[in-house]
Amino acid sequence: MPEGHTIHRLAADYRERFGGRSVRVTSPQGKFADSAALLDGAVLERTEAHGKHLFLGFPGDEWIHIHLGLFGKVAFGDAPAPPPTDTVRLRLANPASWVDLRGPTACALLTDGEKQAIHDRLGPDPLRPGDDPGRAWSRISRSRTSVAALLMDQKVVAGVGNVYRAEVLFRHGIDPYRAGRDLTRREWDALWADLSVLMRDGVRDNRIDTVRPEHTPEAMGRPPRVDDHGGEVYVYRRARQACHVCGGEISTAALAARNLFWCPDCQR
DNA sequence: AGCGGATGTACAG
DNA sequence: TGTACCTCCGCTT
Repeated sequence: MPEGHTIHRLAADYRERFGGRSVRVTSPQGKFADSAALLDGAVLERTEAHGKHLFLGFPGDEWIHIHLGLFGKVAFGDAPAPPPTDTVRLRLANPASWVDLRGPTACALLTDGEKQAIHDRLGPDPLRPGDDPGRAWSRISRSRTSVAALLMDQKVVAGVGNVYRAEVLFRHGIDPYRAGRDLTRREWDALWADLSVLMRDGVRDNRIDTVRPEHTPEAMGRPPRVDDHGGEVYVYRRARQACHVCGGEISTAALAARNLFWCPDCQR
Protein backbone atom coordinates (compact mmCIF):
# COMPACT_ATOMS: atom_id res chain seq x y z
CA MET A 1 0.00 0.00 0.00
CA PRO A 2 2.34 2.69 1.12
CA GLU A 3 3.28 5.37 -1.38
CA GLY A 4 2.71 9.03 -0.57
CA HIS A 5 -1.00 8.99 -1.38
CA THR A 6 -1.54 6.33 1.32
CA ILE A 7 0.18 8.45 3.93
CA HIS A 8 -1.79 11.60 3.11
CA ARG A 9 -4.95 9.56 3.28
CA LEU A 10 -3.90 8.19 6.67
CA ALA A 11 -3.22 11.70 7.96
CA ALA A 12 -6.79 12.63 7.05
CA ASP A 13 -8.25 9.44 8.51
CA TYR A 14 -6.38 9.76 11.82
CA ARG A 15 -7.52 13.39 12.03
CA GLU A 16 -11.13 12.54 11.28
CA ARG A 17 -11.43 9.73 13.82
CA PHE A 18 -9.15 11.01 16.58
CA GLY A 19 -8.39 14.70 16.04
CA GLY A 20 -9.20 17.26 18.74
CA ARG A 21 -9.96 14.72 21.46
CA SER A 22 -8.21 12.79 24.15
CA VAL A 23 -6.97 9.39 22.96
CA ARG A 24 -5.89 6.20 24.64
CA VAL A 25 -2.40 5.38 23.40
CA THR A 26 -0.97 1.88 23.85
CA SER A 27 1.70 -0.35 22.35
CA PRO A 28 0.50 -3.94 22.77
CA GLN A 29 3.70 -5.20 21.15
CA GLY A 30 5.76 -3.19 23.63
CA LYS A 31 8.27 -1.54 21.31
CA PHE A 32 6.62 1.87 21.71
CA ALA A 33 5.35 1.29 25.23
CA ASP A 34 7.31 3.98 27.09
CA SER A 35 6.30 6.72 24.67
CA ALA A 36 2.73 5.46 24.54
CA ALA A 37 2.48 5.75 28.32
CA LEU A 38 3.68 9.36 28.14
CA LEU A 39 1.05 10.28 25.58
CA ASP A 40 -1.87 8.22 26.90
CA GLY A 41 -4.89 10.45 27.39
CA ALA A 42 -3.42 13.44 25.54
CA VAL A 43 -5.31 15.30 22.81
CA LEU A 44 -4.32 14.57 19.22
CA GLU A 45 -4.03 18.15 17.99
CA ARG A 46 -3.05 17.71 14.35
CA THR A 47 -1.81 15.28 11.75
CA GLU A 48 0.50 15.85 8.84
CA ALA A 49 2.06 13.98 5.94
CA HIS A 50 5.21 14.72 3.96
CA GLY A 51 6.02 12.13 1.34
CA LYS A 52 5.84 8.76 3.04
CA HIS A 53 6.24 10.20 6.53
CA LEU A 54 3.25 10.60 8.85
CA PHE A 55 3.25 12.86 11.90
CA LEU A 56 0.70 12.83 14.72
CA GLY A 57 0.93 16.02 16.78
CA PHE A 58 0.34 16.22 20.54
CA PRO A 59 0.55 19.12 23.02
CA GLY A 60 4.01 20.44 23.77
CA ASP A 61 5.22 20.06 20.18
CA GLU A 62 5.55 16.32 20.56
CA TRP A 63 5.06 14.20 17.49
CA ILE A 64 4.62 10.53 16.80
CA HIS A 65 6.60 9.91 13.63
CA ILE A 66 5.41 6.95 11.60
CA HIS A 67 7.00 5.49 8.50
CA LEU A 68 5.36 2.35 7.15
CA GLY A 69 8.30 1.12 5.11
CA LEU A 70 7.50 -1.77 2.84
CA PHE A 71 5.44 -3.83 5.27
CA GLY A 72 3.74 -1.40 7.59
CA LYS A 73 -0.05 -1.48 7.75
CA VAL A 74 -2.73 0.57 9.43
CA ALA A 75 -6.21 -0.71 10.23
CA PHE A 76 -9.09 1.47 11.45
CA GLY A 77 -12.33 0.29 12.99
CA ASP A 78 -15.37 1.28 15.01
CA ALA A 79 -15.45 0.60 18.73
CA PRO A 80 -15.30 -1.78 20.42
CA ALA A 81 -11.69 -2.55 19.53
CA PRO A 82 -10.80 -6.21 19.13
CA PRO A 83 -8.21 -7.66 21.51
CA PRO A 84 -4.86 -6.45 20.17
CA THR A 85 -2.52 -9.04 18.69
CA ASP A 86 1.14 -9.09 19.63
CA THR A 87 2.28 -7.38 16.44
CA VAL A 88 0.40 -4.13 17.10
CA ARG A 89 3.07 -1.49 17.58
CA LEU A 90 0.66 1.36 18.26
CA ARG A 91 -3.02 1.48 19.05
CA LEU A 92 -5.07 4.67 19.39
CA ALA A 93 -8.56 4.36 20.76
CA ASN A 94 -11.44 6.60 21.81
CA PRO A 95 -15.06 5.77 22.61
CA ALA A 96 -15.96 5.61 18.92
CA SER A 97 -12.88 4.32 17.07
CA TRP A 98 -9.64 2.40 17.18
CA VAL A 99 -6.64 2.21 14.87
CA ASP A 100 -3.78 -0.29 14.87
CA LEU A 101 -0.32 0.14 13.37
CA ARG A 102 1.72 -2.95 12.48
CA GLY A 103 5.16 -3.52 11.02
CA PRO A 104 6.33 0.08 10.54
CA THR A 105 9.92 0.94 9.74
CA ALA A 106 9.60 3.86 12.15
CA CYS A 107 7.32 4.68 15.08
CA ALA A 108 9.01 7.14 17.41
CA LEU A 109 8.32 10.14 19.58
CA LEU A 110 10.00 13.25 18.17
CA THR A 111 10.49 16.84 19.21
CA ASP A 112 9.54 19.64 16.86
CA GLY A 113 13.21 20.05 15.93
CA GLU A 114 13.63 16.40 15.09
CA LYS A 115 10.51 16.54 12.97
CA GLN A 116 11.83 19.61 11.16
CA ALA A 117 15.05 17.74 10.36
CA ILE A 118 12.99 15.15 8.51
CA HIS A 119 11.20 17.82 6.48
CA ASP A 120 14.56 19.36 5.67
CA ARG A 121 15.94 16.22 4.13
CA LEU A 122 12.84 15.51 2.02
CA GLY A 123 12.19 16.93 -1.41
CA PRO A 124 8.98 18.66 -2.47
CA ASP A 125 5.83 16.52 -2.28
CA PRO A 126 3.31 16.71 -5.15
CA LEU A 127 0.56 16.37 -2.52
CA ARG A 128 1.68 19.31 -0.36
CA PRO A 129 0.08 22.49 -1.63
CA GLY A 130 2.71 25.06 -2.39
CA ASP A 131 5.63 22.66 -2.60
CA ASP A 132 7.97 23.79 -5.34
CA PRO A 133 8.81 21.43 -8.21
CA GLY A 134 11.71 23.75 -9.01
CA ARG A 135 13.59 22.40 -6.00
CA ALA A 136 13.43 18.94 -7.55
CA TRP A 137 14.36 20.31 -10.95
CA SER A 138 17.54 21.88 -9.65
CA ARG A 139 18.76 18.41 -8.66
CA ILE A 140 17.34 16.51 -11.63
CA SER A 141 18.71 18.90 -14.24
CA ARG A 142 22.24 18.47 -12.90
CA SER A 143 22.22 14.72 -12.41
CA ARG A 144 23.67 11.95 -14.52
CA THR A 145 21.52 9.49 -12.56
CA SER A 146 18.58 7.90 -14.37
CA VAL A 147 15.23 9.58 -14.05
CA ALA A 148 13.88 6.26 -12.70
CA ALA A 149 16.30 6.39 -9.76
CA LEU A 150 15.78 10.12 -9.21
CA LEU A 151 12.01 9.73 -8.93
CA MET A 152 12.49 7.17 -6.14
CA ASP A 153 14.95 9.38 -4.26
CA GLN A 154 12.95 11.03 -1.47
CA LYS A 155 15.46 13.88 -1.26
CA VAL A 156 14.51 14.77 -4.84
CA VAL A 157 10.74 14.19 -4.76
CA ALA A 158 8.88 13.02 -1.66
CA GLY A 159 6.10 10.46 -1.89
CA VAL A 160 6.72 8.77 -5.23
CA GLY A 161 7.23 5.00 -4.96
CA ASN A 162 7.69 2.12 -7.32
CA VAL A 163 4.16 2.19 -8.77
CA TYR A 164 3.89 5.93 -9.46
CA ARG A 165 7.44 5.96 -10.81
CA ALA A 166 6.74 3.29 -13.40
CA GLU A 167 3.35 4.66 -14.31
CA VAL A 168 4.18 8.34 -14.65
CA LEU A 169 7.20 7.58 -16.86
CA PHE A 170 5.00 5.43 -19.07
CA ARG A 171 2.31 8.12 -19.30
CA HIS A 172 4.91 10.58 -20.55
CA GLY A 173 6.73 8.22 -22.89
CA ILE A 174 10.01 8.66 -21.03
CA ASP A 175 12.71 5.98 -21.06
CA PRO A 176 13.40 5.24 -17.38
CA TYR A 177 17.15 5.06 -18.05
CA ARG A 178 17.37 8.57 -19.43
CA ALA A 179 19.68 10.76 -17.34
CA GLY A 180 18.02 13.43 -15.25
CA ARG A 181 20.03 16.15 -16.97
CA ASP A 182 18.67 15.05 -20.34
CA LEU A 183 15.11 15.77 -19.24
CA THR A 184 13.67 19.10 -20.36
CA ARG A 185 12.09 21.53 -17.92
CA ARG A 186 8.87 21.13 -19.83
CA GLU A 187 8.97 17.35 -19.37
CA TRP A 188 9.66 17.70 -15.65
CA ASP A 189 6.82 20.20 -15.15
CA ALA A 190 4.47 17.81 -16.94
CA LEU A 191 5.62 14.88 -14.78
CA TRP A 192 5.10 16.91 -11.62
CA ALA A 193 1.65 18.11 -12.68
CA ASP A 194 0.63 14.58 -13.58
CA LEU A 195 1.93 13.19 -10.29
CA SER A 196 -0.09 15.81 -8.42
CA VAL A 197 -3.28 14.69 -10.16
CA LEU A 198 -2.61 10.95 -10.01
CA MET A 199 -1.64 11.04 -6.35
CA ARG A 200 -4.59 13.27 -5.43
CA ASP A 201 -6.85 10.67 -7.06
CA GLY A 202 -4.94 8.04 -5.09
CA VAL A 203 -5.74 9.80 -1.81
CA ARG A 204 -9.42 10.03 -2.74
CA ASP A 205 -9.76 6.43 -3.93
CA ASN A 206 -7.17 4.83 -1.63
CA ARG A 207 -5.66 3.00 -4.60
CA ILE A 208 -3.51 3.72 -7.61
CA ASP A 209 -5.21 4.02 -10.99
CA THR A 210 -3.24 5.45 -13.85
CA VAL A 211 -4.88 4.16 -17.02
CA ARG A 212 -6.51 6.87 -19.13
CA PRO A 213 -10.16 6.31 -20.08
CA GLU A 214 -9.23 5.63 -23.72
CA HIS A 215 -6.94 2.75 -22.71
CA THR A 216 -9.15 0.89 -20.27
CA PRO A 217 -9.96 -2.72 -21.17
CA GLU A 218 -13.52 -1.68 -22.07
CA ALA A 219 -12.34 1.10 -24.38
CA MET A 220 -9.76 -1.17 -26.02
CA GLY A 221 -12.18 -4.06 -26.44
CA ARG A 222 -10.19 -6.34 -24.13
CA PRO A 223 -11.44 -8.51 -21.30
CA PRO A 224 -11.29 -6.79 -17.92
CA ARG A 225 -7.95 -7.53 -16.38
CA VAL A 226 -7.42 -9.55 -13.25
CA ASP A 227 -6.17 -7.06 -10.76
CA ASP A 228 -3.56 -8.23 -8.29
CA HIS A 229 -2.58 -5.08 -6.46
CA GLY A 230 -5.67 -2.93 -6.23
CA GLY A 231 -5.58 -0.54 -9.19
CA GLU A 232 -5.57 -0.24 -12.95
CA VAL A 233 -2.08 0.39 -14.31
CA TYR A 234 -0.11 0.40 -17.58
CA VAL A 235 3.16 -1.32 -16.69
CA TYR A 236 3.65 -1.92 -12.96
CA ARG A 237 4.07 -5.66 -12.34
CA ARG A 238 3.03 -6.41 -15.93
CA ALA A 239 6.36 -7.89 -17.07
CA ARG A 240 6.14 -9.88 -20.31
CA GLN A 241 2.49 -8.94 -20.76
CA ALA A 242 1.17 -6.91 -23.68
CA CYS A 243 1.35 -3.12 -23.47
CA HIS A 244 -2.16 -1.62 -23.23
CA VAL A 245 -1.25 0.96 -25.87
CA CYS A 246 1.07 -0.63 -28.46
CA GLY A 247 0.67 -4.35 -27.73
CA GLY A 248 4.43 -4.81 -27.31
CA GLU A 249 5.95 -6.70 -24.41
CA ILE A 250 6.47 -4.92 -21.08
CA SER A 251 10.05 -5.13 -19.82
CA THR A 252 11.35 -5.48 -16.30
CA ALA A 253 14.74 -5.00 -14.67
CA ALA A 254 16.17 -4.65 -11.20
CA LEU A 255 17.21 -1.09 -10.44
CA ALA A 256 18.61 -0.28 -6.98
CA ALA A 257 17.03 -3.41 -5.48
CA ARG A 258 13.59 -2.57 -6.86
CA ASN A 259 11.76 -3.90 -9.87
CA LEU A 260 11.40 -1.44 -12.70
CA PHE A 261 8.73 -1.89 -15.38
CA TRP A 262 8.45 -0.10 -18.71
CA CYS A 263 7.40 -0.45 -22.34
CA PRO A 264 10.50 -0.15 -24.54
CA ASP A 265 8.37 0.72 -27.56
CA CYS A 266 6.34 3.51 -25.94
CA GLN A 267 9.14 4.95 -23.80
CA ARG A 268 12.09 6.33 -25.72
C1' DA B 1 5.16 -26.07 7.23
C1' DG B 2 7.93 -23.40 4.60
C1' DC B 3 9.11 -20.41 0.94
C1' DG B 4 9.33 -16.01 -1.60
C1' DG B 5 7.75 -11.55 -2.45
C1' DA B 6 5.97 -6.78 -1.62
C1' DT B 7 3.78 0.04 -3.11
C1' DG B 8 10.69 1.21 1.70
C1' DT B 9 14.72 2.85 4.06
C1' DA B 10 19.24 2.85 6.37
C1' DC B 11 23.62 1.52 7.01
C1' DA B 12 28.17 -0.92 6.05
C1' DG B 13 31.89 -1.09 3.11
C1' DT C 1 26.14 -2.89 -4.02
C1' DG C 2 24.62 -5.76 -0.58
C1' DT C 3 22.11 -6.74 3.50
C1' DA C 4 19.19 -6.21 7.47
C1' DC C 5 14.75 -5.04 9.27
C1' DC C 6 9.39 -4.81 9.74
C1' DT C 7 4.74 -8.30 8.67
C1' DC C 8 1.43 -10.66 5.97
C1' DC C 9 -0.23 -13.42 2.28
C1' DG C 10 -0.28 -16.64 -1.32
C1' DC C 11 1.91 -20.17 -3.29
C1' DT C 12 4.20 -24.75 -3.03
C1' DT C 13 5.22 -28.97 -0.62
